[in-house]
Amino acid sequence: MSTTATPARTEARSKSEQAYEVLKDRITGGDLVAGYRLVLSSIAEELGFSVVPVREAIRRLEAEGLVKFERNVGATVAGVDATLYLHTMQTLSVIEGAATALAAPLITAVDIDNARRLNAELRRCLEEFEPQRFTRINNELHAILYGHCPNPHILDLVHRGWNRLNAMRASSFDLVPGRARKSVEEHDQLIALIESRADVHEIEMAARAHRTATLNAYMAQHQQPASAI
Amino acid sequence: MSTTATPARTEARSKSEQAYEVLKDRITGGDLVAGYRLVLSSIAEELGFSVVPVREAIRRLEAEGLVKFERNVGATVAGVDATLYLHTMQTLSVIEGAATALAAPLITAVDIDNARRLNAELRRCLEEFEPQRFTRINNELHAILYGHCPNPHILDLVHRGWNRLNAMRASSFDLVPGRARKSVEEHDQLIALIESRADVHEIEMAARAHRTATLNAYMAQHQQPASAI
DNA sequence: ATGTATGAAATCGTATACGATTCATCATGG
DNA sequence: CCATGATGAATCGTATACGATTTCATACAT
Repeated sequence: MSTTATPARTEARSKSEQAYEVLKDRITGGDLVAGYRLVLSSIAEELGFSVVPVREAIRRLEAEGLVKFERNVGATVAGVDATLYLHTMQTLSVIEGAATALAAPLITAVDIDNARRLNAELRRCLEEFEPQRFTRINNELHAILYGHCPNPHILDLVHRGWNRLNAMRASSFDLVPGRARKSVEEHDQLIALIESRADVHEIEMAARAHRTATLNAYMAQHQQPASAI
Repeated sequence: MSTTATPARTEARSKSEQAYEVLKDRITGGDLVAGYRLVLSSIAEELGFSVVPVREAIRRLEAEGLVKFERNVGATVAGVDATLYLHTMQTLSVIEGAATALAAPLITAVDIDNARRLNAELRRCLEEFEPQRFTRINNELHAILYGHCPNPHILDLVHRGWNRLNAMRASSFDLVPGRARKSVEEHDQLIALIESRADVHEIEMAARAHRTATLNAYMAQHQQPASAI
């Protein structure tokens, strides 16, 4: 109710947050190409806000690395070169590995079930070639695996990492040929590992390797050396 | 030149940044106790700025977790309970471990020398009981060890972690009795490991364990179970 | 023709002003 | 005596206005 109606009523979310959401969606949605220049006044006018909340929104996006901000010059959508992609993936491999390991002992049978179901969905997406859907389901699957991580900081970092990654995927870092199928197999192994209450360290390394493998596949395709960790 | 003179000349740093620095220093310096209420108008008046840059500074501090911000209510210096300390240490153990491992292959003989020198300093601080100085030198030592990490994201996260940690130390999470001495010994081992170009994974685990050990010492003293990773 | 200086336009940075929200206080009725 | 509602102060949220800085185009000198 009253999602956009009754302007008199407070919108619950401040305009800063609204602006933040809108811009974030546009960037992660791929509507704004990398390097696109974000002009405060233009955005403010378009949204019907003043520049102040827009400014704050942009600073938040800067803190998350989605836009690059230069003093007295302006903000541009963060360009994603191969290096940035590498760094983001590498960071996420570490963080998500830790998160998954910390979450593993707290996972429930229901979670395992759901994870398996989603992985089956992924297989279907493969066969019917639905990359968009694949990405979405993939997100959900991993969210289940690391979701119980009891450390909110780490959880937050994982979310930020995924955000950035999604923003990049949109700008065409999408797929490496055979990777998706292999990825699904690794999911099976990872799930089995978690279900069997394996050593947390082993789980951490498996989760990390899962992401590193995607990274390596990408790097291999673009013929660059990948520093191992 | 003209660091504070010539008001016509631009101060190089914007007022937002200045406000950010001042507040951050006060919090990490322990001048502002946890729970202290940060009122925009008061701070603005004190610094001679308007509220707008102060507001932005506080939002930045919020993003780093140093202050808690509640809409239409205000900001307070983030309270540090044992749980928060645990989570921060745990996060940092993961991140700093990875950073140190990634930096290890790029370290130079000079770095190793400096690290050893600083560790000797730490020993001296121990004997003459200078906890303040110990903390500072300890920061420097670790900064050398992870400094060459080629992944700027990870490096950034390490810095944020140290910041938060310093802020907490100030509010008396300082010392666990025998821990400092053991810590110095672990530094020796870690440095030796890095010097010998050991396996990066081994280095990562050593660096992580080094921090986890401090955490465990703290938890043991405060009789709480520490979930292992 | 090219490099440099000058000016104007675009954009950000901050101050001030006012509206909106929250919270505490106090009066009033049960 | 306690619960409840109204009133006011304190504070945040945002709009508007203006100054500061950067950038780009243009004209001039070499």
